[in-house]
Amino acid sequence: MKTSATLTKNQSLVLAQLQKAESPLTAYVLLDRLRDEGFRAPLQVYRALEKLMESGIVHRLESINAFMACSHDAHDGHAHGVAAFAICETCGQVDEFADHVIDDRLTAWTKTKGFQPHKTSVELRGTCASCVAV
Amino acid sequence: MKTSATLTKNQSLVLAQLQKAESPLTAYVLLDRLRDEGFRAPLQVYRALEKLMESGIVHRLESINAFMACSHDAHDGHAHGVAAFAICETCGQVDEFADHVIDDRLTAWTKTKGFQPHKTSVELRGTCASCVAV
DNA sequence: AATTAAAATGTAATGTTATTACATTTGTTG
DNA sequence: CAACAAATGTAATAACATTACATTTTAATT
Repeated sequence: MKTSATLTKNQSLVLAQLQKAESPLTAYVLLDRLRDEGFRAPLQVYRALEKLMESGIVHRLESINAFMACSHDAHDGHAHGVAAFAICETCGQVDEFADHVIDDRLTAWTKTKGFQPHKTSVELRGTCASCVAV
Repeated sequence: MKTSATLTKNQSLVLAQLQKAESPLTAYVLLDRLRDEGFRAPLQVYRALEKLMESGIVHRLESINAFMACSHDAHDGHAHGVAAFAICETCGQVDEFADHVIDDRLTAWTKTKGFQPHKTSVELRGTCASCVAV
């Protein structure tokens, strides 16, 4: 995990948007929301996201092509294990959690198989408790 | 899990391509490979894939936007638990496996939280043993 | 302060993945 | 065979992401 350096202007702008959003945002929604800040092209968003993800400050949700700020405290350098995401398809909210047992099982599998993981994703799409109730 | 019905022509064609492929294929690669069979538009591929995925015969790899035939035996109706995929970014090969402990942990989490999962994905991207060796 | 190398940024164009809309055909059931 | 449901064909467009290239900013060094 790369230790967090100071963020550049574009990175800060993108992160701020993600942090104040209630749900993950797509790159193009981020672009729209940053027009007033001078953003003009997708690449400005994608480049910022890339750096933020390297630092572990931002997660990409593969199954919905969207991005969200890491919900864990910053003091640990975002150095938790594999993050799992429960994505509500109704309200869009995401619950980020870490399960060390899952982590251990995946690590055991990779060790056994000699597979060197580079990026791991665990994503549940479904309906959250609040939305089930409605 | 829906029990497998007879496949339509397009579904059979798409499945056949996936089964003889060594790696997952994107929808557009499938389209190209099925031109000779009369395929003309992406939708023909996407519609077939949708049905095949409903039956659990085909998996979608979220992290690489590609599709592969389920590597498990057909006799169980593809009714295993959550499938995990180890995707080699070098050679493209994918190892599909099921880990009931991971399954149990995810189920426990969803029960506790009242989250109703609809689709779950566990994907590892990295380098497989053969490619690490090279 | 000037030099310079690395990082970040701006912009346009293009590539890739997926869906909407609508017309037609095929298959199944009463 | 009538009527409905499922599957198919086709075109257009939407949504997501990258390549290429020019320019500016930043930070380190002299």
